[in-house]
Amino acid sequence: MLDADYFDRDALALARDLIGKVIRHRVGGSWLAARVIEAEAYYRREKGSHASLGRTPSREALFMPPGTIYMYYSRGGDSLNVSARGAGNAVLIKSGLPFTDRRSPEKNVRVMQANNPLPGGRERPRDKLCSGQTLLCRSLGLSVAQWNGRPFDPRRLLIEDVGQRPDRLIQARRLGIPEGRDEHLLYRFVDFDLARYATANPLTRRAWREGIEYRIVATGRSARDGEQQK
DNA sequence: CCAAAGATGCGCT
DNA sequence: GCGCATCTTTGGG
Repeated sequence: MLDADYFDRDALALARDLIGKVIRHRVGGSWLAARVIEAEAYYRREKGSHASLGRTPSREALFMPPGTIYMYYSRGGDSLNVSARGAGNAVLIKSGLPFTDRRSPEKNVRVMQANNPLPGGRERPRDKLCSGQTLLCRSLGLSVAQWNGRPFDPRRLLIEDVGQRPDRLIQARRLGIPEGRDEHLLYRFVDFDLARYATANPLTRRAWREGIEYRIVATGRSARDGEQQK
């Protein structure tokens, strides 16, 4: 499991590095799991972040040590974040894909489907179970009440490196940031090959121009993150 | 009160 | 597959 030292790094670098990692949550003896395919960085110093709105009890987790879970409720669902280096900085987990292995067998996906049915009560398609920040939390059974302000716990909730690495990433604007709130910052990362399962794919949005609203970055040696136009 | 780091269904192409 | 209206429910001004 990734420990507090792992999370003690710059939020943008952390958001990028989390793509491909696996979140596991144990619910009644079953480890529900999802591979992260999309994440966003938020800094206290910019206006898109919750931390920039001020330090309140419900946002306290953002100011706690790196690796602290920050969950909040908005628009009908809970969202999962992890604090990063620097008080008020964090990464939002935006979407994932159900992940299976020996520890999280296929039958656990059916638990996730039971957790997160379509509004009509029918089964949600497997690949859409975690295609959104609140959908991911619902499928994995993660709630504000249970996890906000707490650290990861190897017995119940953890993030793990299973050796999966994206070949390429889309680095794009964050979603849902109103105009004037630093919406131009390219603080969102999506696994290029799995982008069709993410929240919204800039490659399918014709109004999004490469080099402005998004860019393609190779992982590995040439993957210079971070600084882009202000 | 109401905006908020969303999700969905519907009508159109 | 897209854009847009409409539903969501709570924390905080």
